[in-house]
Amino acid sequence: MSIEKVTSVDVAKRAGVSRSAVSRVFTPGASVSPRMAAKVRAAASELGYRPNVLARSLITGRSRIVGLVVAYLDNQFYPEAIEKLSKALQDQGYHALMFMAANTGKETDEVLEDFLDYQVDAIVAASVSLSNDITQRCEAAGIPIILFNRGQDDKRLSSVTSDNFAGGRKIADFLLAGGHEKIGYIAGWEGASTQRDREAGFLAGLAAGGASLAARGDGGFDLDKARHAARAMFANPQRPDAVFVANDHMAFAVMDVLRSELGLSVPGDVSVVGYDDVALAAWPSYDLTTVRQCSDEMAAATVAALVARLDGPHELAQQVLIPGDLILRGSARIPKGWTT
Amino acid sequence: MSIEKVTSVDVAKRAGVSRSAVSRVFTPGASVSPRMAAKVRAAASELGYRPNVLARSLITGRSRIVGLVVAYLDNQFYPEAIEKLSKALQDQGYHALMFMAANTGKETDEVLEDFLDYQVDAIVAASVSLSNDITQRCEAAGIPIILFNRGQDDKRLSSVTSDNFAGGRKIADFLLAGGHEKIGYIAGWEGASTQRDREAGFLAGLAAGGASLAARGDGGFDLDKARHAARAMFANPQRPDAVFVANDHMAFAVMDVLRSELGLSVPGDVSVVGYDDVALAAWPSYDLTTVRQCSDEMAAATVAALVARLDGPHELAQQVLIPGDLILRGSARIPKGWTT
DNA sequence: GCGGCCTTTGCACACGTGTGCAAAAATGCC
DNA sequence: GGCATTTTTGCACACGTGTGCAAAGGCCGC
Repeated sequence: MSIEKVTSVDVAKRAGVSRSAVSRVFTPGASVSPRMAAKVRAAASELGYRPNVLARSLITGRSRIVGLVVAYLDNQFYPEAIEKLSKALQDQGYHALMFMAANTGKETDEVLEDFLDYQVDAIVAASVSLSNDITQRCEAAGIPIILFNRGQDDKRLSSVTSDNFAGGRKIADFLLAGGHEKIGYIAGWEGASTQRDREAGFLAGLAAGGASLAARGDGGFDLDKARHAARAMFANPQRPDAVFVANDHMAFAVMDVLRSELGLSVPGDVSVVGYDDVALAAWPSYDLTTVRQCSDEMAAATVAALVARLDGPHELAQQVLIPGDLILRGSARIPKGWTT
Repeated sequence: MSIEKVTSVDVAKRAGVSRSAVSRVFTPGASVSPRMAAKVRAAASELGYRPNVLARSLITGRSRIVGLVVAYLDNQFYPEAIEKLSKALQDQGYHALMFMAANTGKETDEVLEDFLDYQVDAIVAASVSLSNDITQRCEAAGIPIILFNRGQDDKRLSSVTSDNFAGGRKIADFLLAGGHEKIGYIAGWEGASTQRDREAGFLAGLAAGGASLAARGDGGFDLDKARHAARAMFANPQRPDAVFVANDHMAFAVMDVLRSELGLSVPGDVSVVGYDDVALAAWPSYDLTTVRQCSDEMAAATVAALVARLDGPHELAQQVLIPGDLILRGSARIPKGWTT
């Protein structure tokens, strides 16, 4: 049980040089002669030395730790997203300190303060809204915040989202072209920009086609609420013949209600369209028509924005929109001659 | 853009005391008079002071950071698990530094070394196998490793799994009681203890009932391989009338192949049983009979084992088995009069 | 060989904190 | 009040590292 920490002092002794030399060898871009570097690296690997990142961060002021706040992990989109995000961060030499936002005892704000204690270089908030208080504290501490899959009115915050307005609009165009006459919408959580933008785009598209919404339910990005909304919307005989559900996660639940509880056929009786294109949407049991939200590109853009802010602190906050295609599958009637 | 770091020195000055006093106030169990504590806390909150965890860890030797390695994030069980794990860690004052193991450019070992650089107090490896080399390095550095949902022969490693042998056995008993005559098995990745134990228990149960395996396919915990295995197993007329798939994730893919591609009815033609009881298993589209792997209890046990190792370093490594019930649903014929 | 220049090296300080030790203060007892 | 005992406080060192500064070393041309 002998715990042996090998430090730069040990390496320096072994190599017969000063400790600063060791430090410089492990600092990219520092001035070291090739001979010295070789000597030090040899000694280091013999001893199994690796620099202590925490001690380094104390003096450089950069921890290379990024706080990652995430919620809705039951929605398949987010596991996918954090996987991409954490890989992209690793490629840039950062590591992700995780925090689950939803349903926890502690308040979100409180744990974000924990992040500050860990001296994170930046915070990525995936689909979670931040209080103005914490936003300002981060601003003051020089810690950039990047919103992932969520926008915010405050233009000082960077954000990366898909083009939700355009996506909603595409769906409206598609459903109208399919000849649907009574079109419903099951909304996500009203506090989310994704919900608002998707609905706004959808309504704009309907209006442009001379139509309007026949029914609206509130699903709150929650499975149970989505099921209730679906029952309320489709139980009566004048039910819609198409419905756009604000994300795939809820759309699956809605399809289950339609088919298993109400005995309706999809898309025979009702066309269903979702948003996200999670893996499950492509499986034959659901085969869901949906707008793709490309998690790769979103993750890449997020990390790029983050690195830009960190490398050039005077970089402005930016709002990035990633376009997404409508993916045609079997859950919604396809208009004749429809091309992407 | 004025970045203002407030340190214990500032608080000390403001409160008119020494810096050590400030430190003691924020160190639970230290000797401080109530009057001093009040004074310091007042000054601290006026200035918005919070201790720098990284600096603290430098001197205490504990970072309160736990490395969390995870793979198979497309299998719904793991998002669930890391959610529970990270919450349980937070409740104990730890935070999780994440690393995705699968499909990354860097080798797993290499990134585990990154973890060591961050001075993690412990490592939780969820369904990922570690090289002996890295295991020994961690052992030498006094960093306990806890395997989550994976066992290992090396009894110096702690592990938390469900009782996979018992679970496999339960499934065999259940299928035999249901009167199935040709029973197949689609295996997970052969390198995983979960795969081996589930199959061993399953085979033991069949043998105890005087039966044996009619067919075996290799799914490798991978969707595509599972689909191939299902096609191979069920394409010919003497197909099995029941199949145990080594986890839910693959079982869904198998059901899709059976129903959508081969036009078979579940459970009319084939009974399907999975393992894990992820959320999707309860949805009506799959309604999958399965053995529950209680992620709450597993996470709690993992964190408990971790804390035990850290608080009492001479604590032995322990192998924890969490029991799991068979959850009866519609994907498999239920024997008459069957009770849990 | 010598002076000028550029590169390399070591010294010493800094980062923000915890903690053993001894001095100081407070408390208890007669 | 005086002394013994306990509690509280401050000093100073330690943790492991990066980096400015000045000294030392190497190179080149005359």
